[in-house]
Amino acid sequence: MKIFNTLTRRKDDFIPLEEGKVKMYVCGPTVYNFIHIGNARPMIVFDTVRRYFEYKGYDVNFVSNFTDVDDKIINKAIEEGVSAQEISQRYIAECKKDMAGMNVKPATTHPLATEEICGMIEMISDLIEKGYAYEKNGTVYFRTRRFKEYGKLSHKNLDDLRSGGRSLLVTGEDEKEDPLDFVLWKPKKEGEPAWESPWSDGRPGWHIECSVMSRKYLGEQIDIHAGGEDLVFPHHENEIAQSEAANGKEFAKYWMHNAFLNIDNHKMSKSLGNFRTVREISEQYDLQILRFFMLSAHYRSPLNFSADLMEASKNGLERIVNAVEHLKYLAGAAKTEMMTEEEKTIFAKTEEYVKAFEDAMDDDFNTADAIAAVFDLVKYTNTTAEGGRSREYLQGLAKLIVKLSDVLGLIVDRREEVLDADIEKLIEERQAARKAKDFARADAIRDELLAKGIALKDTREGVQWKKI
RNA sequence: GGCGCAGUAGCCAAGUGGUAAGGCGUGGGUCUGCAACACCCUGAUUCACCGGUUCAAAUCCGGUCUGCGCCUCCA
Repeated sequence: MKIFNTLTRRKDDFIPLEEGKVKMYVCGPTVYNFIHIGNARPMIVFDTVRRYFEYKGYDVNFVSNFTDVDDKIINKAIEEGVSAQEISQRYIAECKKDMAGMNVKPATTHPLATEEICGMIEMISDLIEKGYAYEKNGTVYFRTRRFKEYGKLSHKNLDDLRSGGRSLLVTGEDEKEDPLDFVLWKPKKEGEPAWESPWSDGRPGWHIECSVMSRKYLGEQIDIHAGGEDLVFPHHENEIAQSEAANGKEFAKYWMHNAFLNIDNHKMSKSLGNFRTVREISEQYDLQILRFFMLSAHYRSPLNFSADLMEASKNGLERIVNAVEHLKYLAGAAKTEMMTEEEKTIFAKTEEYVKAFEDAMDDDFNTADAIAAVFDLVKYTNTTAEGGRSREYLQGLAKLIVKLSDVLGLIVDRREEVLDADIEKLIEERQAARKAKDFARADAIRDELLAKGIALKDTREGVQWKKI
């Protein structure tokens, strides 16, 4: 299994710290509003990474935080005249709804920054003691120059940053020893939420949160740390500095970063007015389609969002769902139970598709190729499954498609639903009309059912229906 | 200015030295009373452009053009 590691800029073989286990941390959203579709990309991508590790038999400890104290949250709270906590709790709840809709599994632990303040104060104190941090007027800064490897993740060197980043120098308060030093603890301003600390009543800097929560729930060393590519610098670079300075050992072995989701080739931004929330999308599309769309490109490639592509994704996903439904329908009507020798031979060929799927996923989670393998399997089943096959054969194929799709978090096994008796009756009535060649009546019933959300398909083996 | 990414059919998208996967869409056909589903056929003599290396390049090297990202809160 190979993973592209931002640290080495190569695809590295995955070797877990502990046999059979994966410890991974994914930087979660700041909860000041509904999540947007850009937030959804890392959620979907890294949930898929997790699912694949689980498919391979690993025990995955997956930690993802919610940043619930931050300027944006405070501003929103002031705007609405409510507490910051009320804002963060509201949007954590909404975020969890969106995640469920996208079939993103809840993390093993979802820590909240505000519940980990003690640990942060502890780590900051430790950094001060070790000479990696200093306090000025109630603010604590990390002494960047002291951490020799600063820049190793983003492949920058301090001198480039100083000479190139003019704005960095401008924003550096006078009290910093070096413009690149960053805040670990800042004193509160009037009306802001605050916690007591040895330096001032205040709150932690953003970067320290992840270092502390990662250590608490996963340990000093973890396998994978992930997030959006914009977090490489400074967030992840700073996390490395804090954690490695405090713990004296390598923080994370593999650093994974997803590329951005754009709209019309532009980054989503408030000023362009092209923000789209997951909630808005869910009003128009099943979020499974959003998930399929996100996985149709490699996670390290920029992806462009558009309505056309959502339509194409909808049709593509439908193809897989149709195949499974048809298999289940045929299996229900199968006349024989066990696979024949011939069927066993045909079935054995599906191993090729499973292998193609795994090869794709083993190669830095190439979901686009993995989906292609699923489509190849679908094509294979569509051409080999027919009435007269054994139940075992048909169910075997259905299970296989469902299993591979599930690794991608795609639900293609629509739950069995029972029809109302009057609808059943209408279907029977239509069949009778068709037999009597009263097609006008048959079509009228079909339209009537369609209006009720039931679509019919006349197949050689009988009538199939589905809710739309 | 520094660091980095991308340019493959109408659209999306794999493919990093051996002769262009897959999906959507289009058009035609089979099946079907019709529709839907499915199946078959339909597509790049060619991978932004120009040079070079090689028996062999979409893939490696150099250059050009175009688009994008990070360096500042941001997934």
